[in-house]
Amino acid sequence: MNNANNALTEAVYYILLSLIEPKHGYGIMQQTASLSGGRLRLSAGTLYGALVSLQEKGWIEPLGEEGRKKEYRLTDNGRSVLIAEVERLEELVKNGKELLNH
Amino acid sequence: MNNANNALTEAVYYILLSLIEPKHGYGIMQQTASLSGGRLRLSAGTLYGALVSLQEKGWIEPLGEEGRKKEYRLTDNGRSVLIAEVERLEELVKNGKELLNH
DNA sequence: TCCGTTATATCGGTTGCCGATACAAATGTA
DNA sequence: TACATTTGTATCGGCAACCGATATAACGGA
Repeated sequence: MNNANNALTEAVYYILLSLIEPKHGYGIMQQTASLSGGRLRLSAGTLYGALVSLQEKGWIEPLGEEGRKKEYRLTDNGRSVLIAEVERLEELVKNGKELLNH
Repeated sequence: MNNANNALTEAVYYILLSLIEPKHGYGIMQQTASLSGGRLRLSAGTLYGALVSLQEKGWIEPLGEEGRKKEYRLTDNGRSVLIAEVERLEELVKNGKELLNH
């Protein structure tokens, strides 16, 4: 337990964003690369490890399997976390712009 | 070396922002708590560990000591990193807002 | 005098990302 | 048909970073 560090990692942030629309693991990789303009490419280790831990936290849930594909989607809980994260990021941007333009 | 993960941690981000104006370690703690509305309180372990690694990266530099206080300031290199980070954060916010409001 | 704040520093534990590796089905191409 | 690439999921070891706890000590106010 720490003081208040609710910060999501960039990987987790994009995984959660991707799962607003149900999607399977490989689809998350593709959407993340696309959303970030090719900048962020999730490694398999990051992605599949995160899918396990995010289920344990109750932020995403499995939807079933279609052939080889395992689909997941964001839970209501996960959506709340995402909304809070966007607010945190907006705080960072606001502070950054203020201090950089002295 | 990884694909393109230039993401700063929240702690490092606020430390760099604080050092736009020269400041000593404890002053960074105070400004960070203030800027984040009390949300983020850097632990001593995080702060002093980061001050060492940020010097090694050349993003901050020591200015000298005033009694017990050791002052640091952002380098030009550190400033560039900060500017890039604000741009990255803006991308995250933009994507988050777009996808959350489907 | 005593206590809270200021101030710097180290240590061990935990978490999380990464690259590498593995395996295999599906698709595209020569 | 044969081969290469893409799609798809999964595990492992290593490394970096944050955290809380702990240590030490000067300073200021009640």
